[in-house]
Amino acid sequence: MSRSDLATQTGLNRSTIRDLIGELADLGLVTEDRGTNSGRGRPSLVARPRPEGAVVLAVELEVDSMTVATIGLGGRIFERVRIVQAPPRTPEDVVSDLERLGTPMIEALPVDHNLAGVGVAVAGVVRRQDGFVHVAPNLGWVNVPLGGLISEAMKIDRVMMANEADLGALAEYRRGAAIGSRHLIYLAGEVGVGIGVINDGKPMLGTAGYAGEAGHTRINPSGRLCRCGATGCWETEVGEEALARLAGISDPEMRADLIGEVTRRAHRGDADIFTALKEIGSWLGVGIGNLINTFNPDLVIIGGFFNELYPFLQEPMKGAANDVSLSAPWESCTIRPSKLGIDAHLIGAAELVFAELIANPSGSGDSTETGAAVLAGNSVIAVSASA
Amino acid sequence: MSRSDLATQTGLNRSTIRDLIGELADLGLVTEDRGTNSGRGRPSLVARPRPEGAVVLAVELEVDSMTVATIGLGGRIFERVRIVQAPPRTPEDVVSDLERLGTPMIEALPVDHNLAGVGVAVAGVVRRQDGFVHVAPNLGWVNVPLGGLISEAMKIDRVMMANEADLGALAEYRRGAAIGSRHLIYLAGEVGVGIGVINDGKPMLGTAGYAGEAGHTRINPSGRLCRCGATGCWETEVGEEALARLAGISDPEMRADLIGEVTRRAHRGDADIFTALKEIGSWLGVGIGNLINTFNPDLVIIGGFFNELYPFLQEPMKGAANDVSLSAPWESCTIRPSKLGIDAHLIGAAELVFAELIANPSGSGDSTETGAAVLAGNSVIAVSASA
DNA sequence: GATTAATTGTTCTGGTCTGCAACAAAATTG
DNA sequence: CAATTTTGTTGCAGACCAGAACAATTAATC
Repeated sequence: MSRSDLATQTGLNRSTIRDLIGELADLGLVTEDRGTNSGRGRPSLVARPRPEGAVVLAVELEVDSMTVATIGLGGRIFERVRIVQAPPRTPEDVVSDLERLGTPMIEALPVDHNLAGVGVAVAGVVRRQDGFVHVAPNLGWVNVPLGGLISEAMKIDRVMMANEADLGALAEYRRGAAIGSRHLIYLAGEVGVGIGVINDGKPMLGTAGYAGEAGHTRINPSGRLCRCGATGCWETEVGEEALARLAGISDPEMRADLIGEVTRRAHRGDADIFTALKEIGSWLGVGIGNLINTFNPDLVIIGGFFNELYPFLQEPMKGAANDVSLSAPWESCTIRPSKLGIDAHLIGAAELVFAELIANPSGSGDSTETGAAVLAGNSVIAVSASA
Repeated sequence: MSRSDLATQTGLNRSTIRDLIGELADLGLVTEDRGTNSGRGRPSLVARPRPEGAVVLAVELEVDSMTVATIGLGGRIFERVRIVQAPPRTPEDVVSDLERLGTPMIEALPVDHNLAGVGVAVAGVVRRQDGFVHVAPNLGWVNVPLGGLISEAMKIDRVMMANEADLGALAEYRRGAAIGSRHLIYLAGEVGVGIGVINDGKPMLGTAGYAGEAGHTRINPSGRLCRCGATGCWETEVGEEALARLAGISDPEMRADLIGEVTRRAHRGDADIFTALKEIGSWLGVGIGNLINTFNPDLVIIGGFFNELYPFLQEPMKGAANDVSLSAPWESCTIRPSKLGIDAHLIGAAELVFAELIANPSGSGDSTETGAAVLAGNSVIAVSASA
């Protein structure tokens, strides 16, 4: 939460801040009230994001499930629904499911809400602005204009999309465990493993958006064959399949709830599970140590199923990461579990749309509005929302 | 070389460009002449950097040698001298050597020159602005205020310093094989191995400047003990020591000119050398493939001694990199040898000072001058100099 | 309780940066 | 030589933002 003066610590002048906040207030994106104030002097106004001011229909697409939520500015989740569907699913399946789930959720929003758009998190390589899916290996999709399909079906103009790891990083950076950090790595682990990197406060996407495919760095030349065709990839050592194999869980029913089953066994004190988790954690740490050496982040956020198993993975992971990384980068880095947990990717998808909205608040390209972009760039919105 | 209109392709207006170029011309940093012009219409003025307008005393500090050069704006090398000194060398040794070599070089410059400062390339972790050396493992230095010592001894205010790999990246980006690229990795290999990364046109330094220590990523868990204390680091597989070991070169004299000796043997067709180089190249490729997956660069520049041996390393390196990297990032990436070769780090050291100079052309913090900063940010200087 | 000090919102002014449009200059084309 | 094309030059206007002065509102002090 930020009184307008603390907002001045963006380096901008009080008078400038006033204009910008006023502009955003006119658009219904923020509200100002007198906060509970202590200390002398005229009490400052506190600007808070108005969740109804901008709502995003956020979608997370996973191999065998889809999660849909309505998320308001500031990270407020109005409603969330998850459905499980057996793969393979076509783009048409996804669009019709989204229409079926999303429409009533939008109708259930407060009457004075303002729908900002749709944000989608996908494990794959996508074009952000319009949601063109280049490759989504887990879904078996190639070159699918999913954004266009959604936009057409739901009659919503702004449909944006990004890689789930990048969105996890964005979400934790704006609303989660990484607020205040400027150089962070978010580790997303489900079936595959990927990272989202924020470098100097900005997402690192690479030349074509493929950056962060760290799951396929070769970490163990004498390792197993990866589904990517290479040998010894990080994700073959630490991904869900490695966990299932090491834990000896092959029964399809148990496999369907792998993390739950592993957690239960671990809580029972199953020795084999601890061995398996130690192995996973240790390889996890090697990869993280490599990343710490390479990126020198101040923060590594552990997301995905690694987050759910964090208490069991923590020790071997940190041990191995410490072994691998040089002392200087290691000492300037903290490893911390995700704060947003399973909502991270959804919240990131919403933030993606919010960022676009705030960069261009009133329709298209009024240069009058660039002040608000500055404001967003300096993350006053995020700051003011962090309370 | 850029006529002012082509400079407009920085997105700025002709009138704006005019002002900025004029400002830089007043400062003596650029000259304008009518270039040889074809095509109809009024002939455009061509802005070229004026080398004498800003000269940097560039220094490269290596384990057993020091190179000093005077480099003018635009990358012109006026003079270059390299001396070989047996380690260990103290900061005082370095400063007195620099004074001895640098002073006559500065005196030999054109009378109308303008000395912009000193730029130093070091294998280690340093603070850029003032050249404080946190750690320089190869020199055995810890917490040495080298910048201050140089500044004091030579009576030069602006002394800047950076990691040699970061400077190699900067140099190739501005004046070498990476002009036009926005996401590149420069691989520096001597005794140690490090990378310099430019992400979206800006250097990636990490939270404390340690980013790029890729030489100490664990790439082979069953590998050898590294001098960093860990096992299986990339640089134990591909660094100079690995080369000497694999090539069976232990004789101290031959070892002193390792690269020359290896090159001679390779040209003789020595089969053992080819085996060694294939091994090095292959491990080199694994590491590069990992980096391509992680960063999705559009360019990887091979520098250091890998550049000198590039013809022999190229094939196994590219083969392994292709094996390791996913098809999408691999296909959007080119691997190319350094263009600046042994001058890369020196030119980078000069560019470091130029960048500071252009960001703040006339002394300290006249906001009137921020236009020139924009110009530099858009690398018009670099563009205009690329001819 | 009145005064003083401190802090912040508000308003106005002015400066800087930069794009736009109109015009002038200098080349090529026919 | 006229028409066309391209580019340099100039003046103007608008956006952005800082600074100063003032008003508002609270806490501290006597």
